[in-house]
Amino acid sequence: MGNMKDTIRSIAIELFFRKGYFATSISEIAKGSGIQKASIYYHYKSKEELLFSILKATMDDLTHDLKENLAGIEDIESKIRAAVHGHVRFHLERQKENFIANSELRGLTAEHYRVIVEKRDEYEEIFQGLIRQGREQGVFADVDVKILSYAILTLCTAGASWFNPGGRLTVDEIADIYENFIVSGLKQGDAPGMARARHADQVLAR
Amino acid sequence: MGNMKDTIRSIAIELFFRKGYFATSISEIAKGSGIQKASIYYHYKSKEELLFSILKATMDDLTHDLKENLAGIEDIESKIRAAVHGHVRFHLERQKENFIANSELRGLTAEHYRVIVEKRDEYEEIFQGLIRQGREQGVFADVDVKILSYAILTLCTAGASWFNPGGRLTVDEIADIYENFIVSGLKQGDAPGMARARHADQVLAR
DNA sequence: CCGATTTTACCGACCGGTCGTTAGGCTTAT
DNA sequence: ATAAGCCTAACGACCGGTCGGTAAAATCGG
Repeated sequence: MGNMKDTIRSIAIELFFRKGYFATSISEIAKGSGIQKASIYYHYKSKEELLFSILKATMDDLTHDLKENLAGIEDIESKIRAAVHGHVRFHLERQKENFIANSELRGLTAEHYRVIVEKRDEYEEIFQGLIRQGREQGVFADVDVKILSYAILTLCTAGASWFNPGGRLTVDEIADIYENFIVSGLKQGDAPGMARARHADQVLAR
Repeated sequence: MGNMKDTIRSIAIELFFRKGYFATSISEIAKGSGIQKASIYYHYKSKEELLFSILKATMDDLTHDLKENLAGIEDIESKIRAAVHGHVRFHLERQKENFIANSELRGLTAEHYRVIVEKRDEYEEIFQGLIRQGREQGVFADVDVKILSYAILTLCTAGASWFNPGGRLTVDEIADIYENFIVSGLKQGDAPGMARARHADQVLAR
């Protein structure tokens, strides 16, 4: 913790995670950092800029990691598995930043919001491309790419809100569970079996 | 909109959804309701109580719906399908309230927070019971009940954050997609195929 | 190497504004 | 007359942000 700018940053991450962006005051961040609140403004020009710098770095690292994880992998199922595994890993290992990134976008100015959403879209498109490819190659069933990519990303991301480091399962074990769950979901066909038809009747009869 | 208490409530839901609880002021809610902000306090004794009443009603309705949806269904796969379908439906149809229920728990006092979390836990346990039953009956694979129940619930819930009423797909179409995705995920075995093993090697080699 | 100057990193005091909430009074329908 | 339903006015607390200033460190000219 040599430099104060990083200290402020990590205290802010901790507080934004625990109490939320709007419920966290500059003076709390200052108190946690061991300085006066005016001194925060030497390092960051506003509270919103502090939030933005956290979100921006998180999104950049996320996309960078994904590209790195995919490099050198050939077949599409392995690619999807690598992408999912890495996504889960990243979100569990950097739990707090990711939680903030998924819940505090409303704290951003219009321009900063646009920047973050662009980065998120870029990331999502890589994912959607993988699913589309898998579908075209016949590895995955004829699934709805958009809906399922949202589903998969949210699914993995959600880990960040309940994951307990040092709990029953390790990061890689959880990532494995998700990986299998998702791949088998992608491989399924759309043929509704008996059970499903029976259920539909029951629901419609209400 | 005969009565003012309900008007205030629905305006609050709209604003909490669009701007967040902390970023919404009492005077905005008052302005939207066409009264002065002091008049809000004739109907609700505090801003937090207004939030709590929204969340409480939402959770109560959710659990009530689930029990109703499960009544009379016998086999476990149909039960899970009904539960998932109903969960998605509820979250898409009452999108705003559910979004608030999933993002603004931090605005509650300690006691109110406890009440809502208890209701959520009760709901989750019904879901986990269904998965456990399906596993014991051999209908589902030997999956991790806790992790997958969290996964399933978050997955369906997430719809509330991106769903666009009047968009490409109807509520029931989306619910069907999720239903199939989840059931096939639950039925999968844990045997890693070739692709998965190959991928694991690549990741571990880094 | 030394003195002068600039830059870095911080502080205490304060500002304008907004917030949730309360007190008390005025209508209107019963 | 009574109470419901709403109003105006004001409160104290706190917020993000700015100001002028300061001590120490770094930089630079001779």
